[in-house]
Amino acid sequence: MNIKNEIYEILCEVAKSLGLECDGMAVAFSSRPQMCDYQSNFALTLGKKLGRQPLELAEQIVQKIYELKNSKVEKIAKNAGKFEFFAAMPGFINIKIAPQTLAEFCQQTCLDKNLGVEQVKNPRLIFFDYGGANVAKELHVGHLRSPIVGEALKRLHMAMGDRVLADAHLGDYGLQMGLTILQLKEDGFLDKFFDKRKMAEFEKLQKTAEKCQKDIKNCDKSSKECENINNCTTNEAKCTETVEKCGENAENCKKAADIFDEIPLDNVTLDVLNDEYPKASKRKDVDEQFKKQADLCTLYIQQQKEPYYTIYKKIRTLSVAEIKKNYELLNCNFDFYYGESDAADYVDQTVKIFVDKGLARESEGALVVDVAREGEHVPIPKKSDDEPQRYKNPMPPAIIKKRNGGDLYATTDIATILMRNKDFDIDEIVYLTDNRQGQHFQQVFRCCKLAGISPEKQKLTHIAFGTMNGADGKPFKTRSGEVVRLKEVVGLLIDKARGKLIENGIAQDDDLPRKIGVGAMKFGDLSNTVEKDYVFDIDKFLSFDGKTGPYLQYTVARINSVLTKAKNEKNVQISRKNCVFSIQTPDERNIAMAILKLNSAYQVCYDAYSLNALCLAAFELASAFSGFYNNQKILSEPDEAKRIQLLSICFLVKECLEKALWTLGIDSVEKM
RNA sequence: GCUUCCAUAGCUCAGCUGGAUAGAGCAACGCCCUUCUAAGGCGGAGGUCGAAGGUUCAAAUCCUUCUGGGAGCACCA
Repeated sequence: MNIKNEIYEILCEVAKSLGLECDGMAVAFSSRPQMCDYQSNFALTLGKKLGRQPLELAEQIVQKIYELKNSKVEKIAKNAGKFEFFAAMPGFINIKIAPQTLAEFCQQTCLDKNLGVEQVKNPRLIFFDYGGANVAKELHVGHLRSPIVGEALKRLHMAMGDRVLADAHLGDYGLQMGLTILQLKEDGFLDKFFDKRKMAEFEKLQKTAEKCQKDIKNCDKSSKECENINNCTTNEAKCTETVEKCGENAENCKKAADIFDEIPLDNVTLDVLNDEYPKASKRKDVDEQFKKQADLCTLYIQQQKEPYYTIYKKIRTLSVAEIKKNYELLNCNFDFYYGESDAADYVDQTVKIFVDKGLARESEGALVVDVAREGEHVPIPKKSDDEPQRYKNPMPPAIIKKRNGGDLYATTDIATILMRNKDFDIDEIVYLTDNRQGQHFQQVFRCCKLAGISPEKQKLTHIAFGTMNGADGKPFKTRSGEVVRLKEVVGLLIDKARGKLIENGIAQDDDLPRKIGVGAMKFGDLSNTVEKDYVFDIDKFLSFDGKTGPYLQYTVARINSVLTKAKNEKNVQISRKNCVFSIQTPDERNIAMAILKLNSAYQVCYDAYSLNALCLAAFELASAFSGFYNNQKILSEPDEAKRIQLLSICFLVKECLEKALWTLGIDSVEKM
């Protein structure tokens, strides 16, 4: 049942019968809930156009509705009885929903497998990219937003019927890796790898390997010939021999890198990485020589030169395991833990596309793509005659190849899109990073569209969220040294939740404090508008009072408690199938309206790539329920039929809240 | 300098394509646990929506200018 549409149709039919257009007409939730449930501005906008008094027009429309109620106009005859219409100053048409209509709405919502959340008409495949987590350093509070917002957006799309894929898209390919490895090398952590004897041994094997590579190419050729049945029957013995030799050679080729692979990286722990990267990062700003070496080191990794490449892979493995663990704490799951490096195989191909299409040009030794569009280079009006003419700056060109031949962030991002489009038929790719990367993504998107790497119909979206700032108003940065680790924050939240549970005498399973603590943090984050910066306030996160995640979880827990007691003490078990609704009291109305608003919040959030409307609507439903719960004795209600109606409301609220919590990526809890 | 974002209650923030008396939460004050979980409920108090113009029946919302602040501006990611 789409109440808003039904109201709209009635008003529109009436308007037509009066010879008026429906353009620009809107039906919205009332800003005066005591007065009415919905409001329409139709008479206000139209009054202007027609040069008529809005209030008078509103009254005429309302009168007409009641006239047409018993007429043949089907849409009105069918639905008008569900609502009460009245005109109000300065020309609003106000609508109140009949109690019976609300009860029917609840009934239908309860029976619907999507709980009344409207599904998208044409489901799409959405690919989420959570750029940001960096392999060289541990996750800190600044890394929280992308998984929190991303997971919730992903689930929102799922709740609305889209298919989704998510890639953690780890930062594992750039300068930070070169810096880290160089620093580790200088500090003696990698002596075993750069041992002279090992290096000599490797070089020897490398030469053999090079020969092998050639052989393998020949082998491939032979193998293909072997596949031809005719050849094989005549030359079977020879073919088998060739294939065997090929296998042997392939083994030999691998062995060169094995020399390094066998060396354990046991002295390099996460703590070491946490020290080494910031150290190197600071140093590169003051030590030019060091920066040059780091660039070279980065290039070596990208060229898969040993032992850099093997060391890099080992660091990556170590780090990915840790990142995974952290994300799992936050209920964030990915279909892929790919990184920038996974697109490495597509980089050359990508660059070639730009070169072949004549889109790339050389500039100061680097390869760049002009992404500025026509009309972006316009003169700025002079304020005085002697002022030199200035121009608005168009978007600067994107660099896809460094002077030294290395790849950049843009290169791998474009190559990644190429890779994804080969693997999947994606309707939209959504990037989640902070807004400091806005220009980068605009450049990448334009590059992809120019080169046809992203099909025209494919939507590329950058969700540029605000940075999480410290008390000083500055973003949390690894470079600044002052880092609050993600793990520490989550730890504090868990401890706080555990304390509260003990205080309340609730027996807890191991995961309960985490669910509550993380729920508080997530709700705190998602209640903010996505694109704005917000202050990371540890006390705010730790607060479980008021408009918070735990408040919603608590509401669910209270309902669970009532439903369990109903089952045990009254032998009544409410399910979707045996719900019965009656919406009479103001508290009950508030709940029904809150569910109506919650369901429309899904669409609002879907359109806006934001979650705060859903947070707010879920909170308001919980709040409406708390009011009801406080005023209404449920289990002690003597009339059994009435009791079932009350329990049905409890059940529906619980279902709706759990769905909203799930969408936000927050766990519901049985007790707390 | 250019690009872009922001400014709403003491604090943290909502406010959708202009609409009726600008809303929450926190903090502070006053009530409500012999009755289903008080991490709760109810009640007041708190505002020249950064400033000034403009558009109109109507502006926190749209336009212009100004003030204050954040971020980004080619080989970092």
